[in-house]
Amino acid sequence: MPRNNAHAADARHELAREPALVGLAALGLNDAAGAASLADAVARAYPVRARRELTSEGRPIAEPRMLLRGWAARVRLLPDGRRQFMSFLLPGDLIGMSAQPQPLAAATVIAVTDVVACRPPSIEETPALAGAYALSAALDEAYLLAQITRLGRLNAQERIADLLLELHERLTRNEMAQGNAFDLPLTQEVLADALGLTSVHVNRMVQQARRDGDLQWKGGRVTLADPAALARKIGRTPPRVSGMQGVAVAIVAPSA
Amino acid sequence: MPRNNAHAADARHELAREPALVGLAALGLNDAAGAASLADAVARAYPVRARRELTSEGRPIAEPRMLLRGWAARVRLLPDGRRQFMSFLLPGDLIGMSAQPQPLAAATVIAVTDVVACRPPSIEETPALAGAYALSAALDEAYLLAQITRLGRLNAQERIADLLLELHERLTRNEMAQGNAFDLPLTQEVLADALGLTSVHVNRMVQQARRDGDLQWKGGRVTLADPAALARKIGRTPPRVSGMQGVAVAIVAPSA
DNA sequence: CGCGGGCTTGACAAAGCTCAAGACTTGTGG
DNA sequence: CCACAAGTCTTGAGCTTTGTCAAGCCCGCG
Repeated sequence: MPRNNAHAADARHELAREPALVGLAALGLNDAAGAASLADAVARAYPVRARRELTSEGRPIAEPRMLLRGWAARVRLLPDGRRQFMSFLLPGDLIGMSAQPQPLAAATVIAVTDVVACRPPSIEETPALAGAYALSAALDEAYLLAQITRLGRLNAQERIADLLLELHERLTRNEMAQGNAFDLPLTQEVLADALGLTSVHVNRMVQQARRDGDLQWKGGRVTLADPAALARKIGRTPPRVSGMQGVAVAIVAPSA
Repeated sequence: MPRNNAHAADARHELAREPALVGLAALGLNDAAGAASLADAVARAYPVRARRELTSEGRPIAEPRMLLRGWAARVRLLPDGRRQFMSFLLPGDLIGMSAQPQPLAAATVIAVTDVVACRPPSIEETPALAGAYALSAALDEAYLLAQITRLGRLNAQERIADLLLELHERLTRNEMAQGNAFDLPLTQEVLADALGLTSVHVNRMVQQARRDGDLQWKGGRVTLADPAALARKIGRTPPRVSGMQGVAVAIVAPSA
């Protein structure tokens, strides 16, 4: 956990270790000043327990946050109890960064696992981060569009594969994946509520994917047999969001 | 069509007539300077034919746009021909406004009807607009989240009602609705591709909604029998996006 | 008047849901 | 170290919603 008092001199060092900062670096952050103030923000991190809400739908957003460890999710609850996850938030993701003066949360943000978050440097304080923030916002939106396509036009098997590929891609960017494997701290029930399915059907389709040799999933750990082949099989193309050269967004892991 | 050369003196006048500007005004724009430069932008409007692409997915965004007349949509095509509409764009909506230096379009934007668009004043030129732009972006995102919930957790009937209510709400904000009625320039096929359904099923469900007395739909014109009651029936709550007092976002029309 | 796009309808098939029960894990307290 | 409880995962049977295919109709436009 980042609790040590970080100085500018440590900044690069921190950058290299903290998954959140690895992720931001992959978005094109390579500025020492930005790194220093990020390291500073990281030093002021605080924990949040699983199942706690970070923001609640319709209420004012207290302050922006950056997720450092653990998984969170944006979720909406319908009056009759149905639940829809809009997106998952991984280390490095920004929460509630809005240009508006008094933004209201458009969805509840809940900690899926125990989580560590911090208050990110504001753009005013650290203009060097503006680019990374803009890119992060654009990527966020691209993933929302991907979620819409998933729910609207993919069948159950495709939805599962597509989401797992997306998560693998994002975790790889943060160096939180180990080759084709990664930790997936979600129940099938949560996955179902993200994919617009029932947990029973998710279960059946996951088993079929296992039988087809597309993946292994046991004890919270997923291994994709061949991400590139799976992506081809379901016609997935990862989101591209910036035309700037040298910005490594949406890296596809080489097939095994 | 806005072709007359607008001066600052005309600004308020223009504001009162152009649906796009009415919509922006409802987002809290009440600054004379902003209005003048908007009127200026409007004076440089240009038409785009139905079915033409305004931006194409994955390509660089040429320039930001503001829609003034007609309908457009953000759409994604899958390799096998499946199609998903992410959102509909109405007069006053901004297209491709990104803080990024070289943004790529995350989805194709296509003109659904003949359309008139213009280049909106940049924030740098006209800081008075920053607030309205931020609010507009927030509202955009809220509608994306609504679309996700619709596709993930509503059944066919609820999806149709929910989308029609959303459109009615947005058109009302632009004063483009006449009470509970509004023009809907969409085929059932397009609606189906927005709702993640087939056109056959949309057709059946629309007919059922007619039988239930929830709506009329004939010749491109929809009348909702009682929007408030329909919203209650499907448990819909319109998005709220700002805590600023006096910002009239997401007005619900009074029930008939 | 005929053409074409969009709407409507029917019969049937498939995907996904519901309900219900049992098996397996994991963490906890004794 | 064991036994239990709670939460997850798995499986089956039957059902509902939505999709597919195919044909006919309607209406506006050239």
